[in-house]
Amino acid sequence: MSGSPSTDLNDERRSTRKRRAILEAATTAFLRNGYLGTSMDEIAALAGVSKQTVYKHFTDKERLFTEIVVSTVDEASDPVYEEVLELEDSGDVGADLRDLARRQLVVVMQPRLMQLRRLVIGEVGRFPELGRTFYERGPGRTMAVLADAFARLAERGVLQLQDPLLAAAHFNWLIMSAPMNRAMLLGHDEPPAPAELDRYADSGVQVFLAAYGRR
Amino acid sequence: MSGSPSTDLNDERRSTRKRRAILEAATTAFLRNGYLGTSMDEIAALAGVSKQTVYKHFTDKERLFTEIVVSTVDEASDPVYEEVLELEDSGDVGADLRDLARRQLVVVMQPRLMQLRRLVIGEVGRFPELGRTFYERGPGRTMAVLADAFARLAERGVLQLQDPLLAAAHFNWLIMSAPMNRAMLLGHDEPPAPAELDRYADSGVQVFLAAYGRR
Amino acid sequence: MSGSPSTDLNDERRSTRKRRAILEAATTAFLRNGYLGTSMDEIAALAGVSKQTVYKHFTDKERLFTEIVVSTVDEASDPVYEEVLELEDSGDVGADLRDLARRQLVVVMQPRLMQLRRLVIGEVGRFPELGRTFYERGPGRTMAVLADAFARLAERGVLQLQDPLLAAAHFNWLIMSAPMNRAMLLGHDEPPAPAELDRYADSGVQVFLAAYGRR
Amino acid sequence: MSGSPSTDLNDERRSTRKRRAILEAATTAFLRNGYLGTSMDEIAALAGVSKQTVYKHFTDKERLFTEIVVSTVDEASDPVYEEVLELEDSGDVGADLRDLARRQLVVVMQPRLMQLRRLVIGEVGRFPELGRTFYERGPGRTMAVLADAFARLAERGVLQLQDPLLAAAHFNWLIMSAPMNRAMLLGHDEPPAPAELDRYADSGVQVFLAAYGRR
DNA sequence: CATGAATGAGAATTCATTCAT
DNA sequence: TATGAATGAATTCTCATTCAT
Repeated sequence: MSGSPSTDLNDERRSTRKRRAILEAATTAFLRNGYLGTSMDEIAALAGVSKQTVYKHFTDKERLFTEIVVSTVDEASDPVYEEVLELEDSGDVGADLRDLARRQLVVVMQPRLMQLRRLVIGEVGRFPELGRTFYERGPGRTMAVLADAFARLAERGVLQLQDPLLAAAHFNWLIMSAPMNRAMLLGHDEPPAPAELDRYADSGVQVFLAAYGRR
Repeated sequence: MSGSPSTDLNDERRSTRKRRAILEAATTAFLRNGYLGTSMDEIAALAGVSKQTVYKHFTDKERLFTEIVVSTVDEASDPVYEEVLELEDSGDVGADLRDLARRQLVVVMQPRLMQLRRLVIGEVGRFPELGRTFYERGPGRTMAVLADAFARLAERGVLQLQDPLLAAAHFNWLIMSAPMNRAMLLGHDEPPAPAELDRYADSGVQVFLAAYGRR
Repeated sequence: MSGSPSTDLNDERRSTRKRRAILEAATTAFLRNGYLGTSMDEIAALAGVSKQTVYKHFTDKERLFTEIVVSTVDEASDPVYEEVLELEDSGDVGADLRDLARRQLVVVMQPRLMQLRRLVIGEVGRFPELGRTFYERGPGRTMAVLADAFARLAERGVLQLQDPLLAAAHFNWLIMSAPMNRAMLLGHDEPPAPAELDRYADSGVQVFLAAYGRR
Repeated sequence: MSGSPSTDLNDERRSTRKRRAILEAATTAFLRNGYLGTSMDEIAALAGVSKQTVYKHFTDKERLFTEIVVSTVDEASDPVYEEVLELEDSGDVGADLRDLARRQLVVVMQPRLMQLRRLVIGEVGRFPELGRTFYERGPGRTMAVLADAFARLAERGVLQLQDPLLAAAHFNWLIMSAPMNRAMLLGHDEPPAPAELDRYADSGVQVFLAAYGRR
C-alpha cells in the first residue's frame, strides 16, 4: 500500500535521473564536438535541464568532461577485457585465437569507442591524465591479460615465446592496427563490415602463429 | 651595379618572410593547443605581425589551419616515404628490413609528427578531409610503396606472400603500433630512446619474417 | 491567498518586460542610426539589459531588426488605414474628403513614420522583403481601401471614375507627396505645422475633385 | 612631331584617370551597399588602385561619399531639369504636358537615380546636407522651373492657376509618385515598362488639366 | 608616388560561470 | 531547487586611417 511515495525518495530518483540525463547528453556532445567545441548550454539543453542543475551536479566543465571520459572508457573497454579473460585452450590454438581476434575487433571498432579514442587523443595536450587512463584501462590492460594467457599457453607448450608482453602487443596490433588506423583517420564511423574485420583478424592470427606457434 | 636592393624585391621578401613567420607560428600554436584552443590573436602575436596581416595572407582561420596541416603532413611524411624507396636487396633481407624498420621508426616517432597525428585525429570530426589527406599521404602512401617493394622481393623469391598490400600493412603496424600507441596516449613527446625503438623494430621484423620470409 | 505573487508569474512578467525594453531600445536606435549604424552593445545598454539577454530573446541582429521594423510598420500604418475605413458620405464629398485628407496627413507625417520610411528605404538593398512589407501594409493597403470607398461613392454618383485604384493613387499622392518628399529629404522631423498640412490637404482635394467630382 | 609626351602630362593624365576610376568605383559601391556597408578597401580594389591613392585624392570616406553623391545628383537631375526648360507651347497644352510628363518619368525612373534617392534618404540622418542638396537640385529645382513655365502659360491664359509653385508640385507628384513609391520600396530596379510609365504620365496630366486647364 | 603592413578600435557572437528569484 | 538573467571576457573578423619602404 503506502499511497504516494515519500517526497524524499522522489527527489532522489529525480536527481539521479537528471544526473544520468546530463551524463548522456554530455557524452553525446563531447564525443561529437570535442571539449572546446561543446558548450555547457548545449549539454543542458540536450539533457533537458537547466544549466544550474548541470553545475550543481558537476561543479565544472573539466570535471564533467573527465567524468564522462573515464566512465565511457570503462564501459567501452570492459567488454574487450572480458573477451580475453574467457580465452580457453580448446586444443586448436589457431581456432581459439581467431575466435578471440574476431570478437575483439568487433568490440573495439564500435563507433563510440572510435570517437572516444579520437576525443582522448585530441585532448591529450589538455588532459594528459585522460590519455594515461585510456591507455591503462584500454590497450594496456588488454595486453596485460593477454600476456598472462599467452604465458599459460607457452607453459603448456602451445605457444613458443620469451616475452609474453611483447607477444601480446604483436597480437593486439597485428589484428587491430590496420582497420583502426583507417577508421581513426578516415572517419568511418559505421562499424566496418564484419567480413572485412574477419579477414583482418584471420590474417593477423596467421602471422602471429607463424612467429609464435609451435613449430 | 648592386647598391641597395630594389624596393620591389625587398617587399616581396618581406611579404614571404612574414608569410613564413605566420605559418611557423600557426603550426606551433595549432600543434600545441588544437584548432579551437588557438586564437588568431595568439598566432599574430607569436608571428610578430598584426592580425590584419594574418588575414591578408590567409583569409580565414580554417584556411590557415588546413594549410599548415597539409604542409606539415607533407613535410613530415616525405622522409618516411623516401626511406622505403631506398630499400635495396643486399642479399640479407633480415638486415635490410631491420635497417628500414629502425630508420622508419625514428622518423615516424618524431614529436612533431606525433602532435600532428593527434591534432588531425582530434579534428577529424570538424575537418574530415584532413584525416583523409593525412592517411593518404602518410601511412597509405608508405604502405603502397612498401607493397611494391615486397612484391619485387617476392618475385625474386626472397619473400613469400600472396597479398603485398596486406604484408605491407602487417610490416608497418608490427613495427610502429606499439610505440606509437604509447606515445599517442601517454604524451611522451620526447622521441623515445633509440635503443627502445630498435627493439620494437627488430622484434617486429622477426615476426614479419617468420610469416613472410623464405622457409 | 494573494500575498506575494508567484515566482513564475514574476519571471514571466520580468521576461516580457525585458523583451519590451529591448524592442523599444532597438526601435529607437535603429530608427536613429540605421541598421549598420546601430550596435548590439548600444541596444543592450539602452534597454538596460545584458547583451546575452538580447541574444536570448532575438537570436540575431537581423531578426531583431526585421521584428522591430515589421511591428513598427503595423503600429504606424494601422491608424492611417483605419481613418480611411471610417470615411462616410455626409452628403458633402468635398468636406468629407478634406476631413479625411487632413487627418491622414497628420498621422502619416509623424516623425516616427518618417524615420521608419527612411530606414526601410535605405535598407531595401539589404532587406528587400521589408520594403515589400512596408509597401503592402502601408500605402498599398491604404490605397486599396480607398479604392473601395471611391468605388462605392462612384456607384452613388458622388464621384465619377473608371479606375478606382488609379483614383485612389491620385488622391493619396496628391495629398501626401509634397510634404512627405520635403520631410523625407530635408529631415524635418518635427511634425510640420498643422496649418501647413491643412493647406496641402485642401488643395490636393480640390484638384482631385476637379478631376473626379460630379460635374 | 613630339615623340613621347612629357612625363608630367602623362602623370597628370594618369592621375585624373585614376581619380575617375575611384569616383566610378565609389559610386557603384556606395549606391549598391550604402555608406557604412561600403569599405575603402572595396573601393580601392574596385578602382584597381591602392588605398593610399584613394586617400590622396579624397582625404576621407565622408568626403569621398559626399563628393560622389553631389556629382551623381547633378549628373542625374540635370536631364530632368532640362526637359522642363524645353517645354514649349505648341497650342495644344495637353499634348505638350503629356510629352513632358512622359519624358520626365523615363529619366526620373532610371535605376541609378532610384538607388541614389534611396541612398540619400537612408543617410539623411548622417548627412543632412546631402538630403537638402538632393532636394534642391532635384525636385526643388524641377518644380521651380516648372512653376515659371506654368506662370507663363497662365499669363497667356492657357492654364488657370493662383499659385504656380503649388501647381508645379501637383503636376510633379501626380505624375511621379505612384511609380516612384513602388520602385522605391519594391526595389524594381529595372526601369518599369515604358507603356506603364506612359499610363501614369497621361492619367496624371489628365487630372492636372481638369484642375488647372482652361475651362 | 604607391604598395604592403601596422594600428587600434569596434563589430557580432559565444562562453563559462554566478546571482537572484 | 531550478530558472532566466547577468557578468565579463574572449573570439573571429572588419574597418578607417597612417607608416614605412
